[in-house]
Amino acid sequence: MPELPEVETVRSGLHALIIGRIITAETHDTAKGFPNAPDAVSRFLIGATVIDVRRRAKVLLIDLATDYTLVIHLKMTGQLVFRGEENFGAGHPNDSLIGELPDRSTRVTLTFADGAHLYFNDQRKFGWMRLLPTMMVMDLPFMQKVGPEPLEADFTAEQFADRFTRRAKTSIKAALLDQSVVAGVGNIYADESLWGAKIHPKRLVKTVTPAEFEALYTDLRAVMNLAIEKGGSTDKNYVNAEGKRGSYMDFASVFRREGLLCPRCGTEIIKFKAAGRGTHICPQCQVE
DNA sequence: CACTTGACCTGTCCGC
DNA sequence: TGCGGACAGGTCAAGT
Repeated sequence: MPELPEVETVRSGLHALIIGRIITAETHDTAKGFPNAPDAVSRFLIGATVIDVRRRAKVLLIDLATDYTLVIHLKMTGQLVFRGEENFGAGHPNDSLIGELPDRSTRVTLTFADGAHLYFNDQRKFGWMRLLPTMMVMDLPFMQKVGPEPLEADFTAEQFADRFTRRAKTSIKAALLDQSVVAGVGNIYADESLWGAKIHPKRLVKTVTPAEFEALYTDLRAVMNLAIEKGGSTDKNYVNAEGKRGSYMDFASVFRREGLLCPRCGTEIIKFKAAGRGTHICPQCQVE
């Protein structure tokens, strides 16, 4: 669901759509965690101008001119959808997944001075939104422990492999999903990159060779960059800032393709549980 | 500290 | 047809 490429797609979409807009109103249901400080909302959110939209790992950061930041985690089913004034009160004609907003999964609505809206939808209510002083964002426990961004230009294969040494006795898939090892990897891109590197997800980290780590580093970056290019993966819920689907699933090699054939060797793809997650492999290419 | 499991939620799908 | 249960998966708390 929303992993690094999906959150990055939302970030870039919002960056183009909401910078410079002024927030004039906020409504919300009883969604836990927002607003975490009602007085801060009235003083630092209402009337604030959006000055930047950033991402760290799977967390979105909407910076305001008041030196406060909206910190947002979409978790599994969160959506952030912008609607310009021209769409107010009407379904978006290009949406394939959502219609008129707000709908029954809308948790927070931000209104801008020009009549546009930003909707935070979350069917399963795992996601959250908080308003924090910008200076305090990096003090959050998650930000303190989260690992490096895998797509940064100066992030090397050697640094990548070194991050795993702490998790020597767990499976490579569990370690990949651990946000303190590397930021932003979730179930989809864990499976896709392990297939690319021909590594079985249940292999213990300590058995993975340097050459395999190098391949995993290369393939993880490749699948994530391709996914960003394709606007992310839409399995069920994910949409970008305009409410539209991503198309990476059309290019997936193994994820959600059990029963279909491995695009590399033609063997039937299988699914099982690993690291507590549905896991997809080619049993010919990826040997335990 | 490393590691695993369950909890948090709701909508969907499958078998009876 | 209705209904119970499994499943979906990001992160954190609590367990070993």
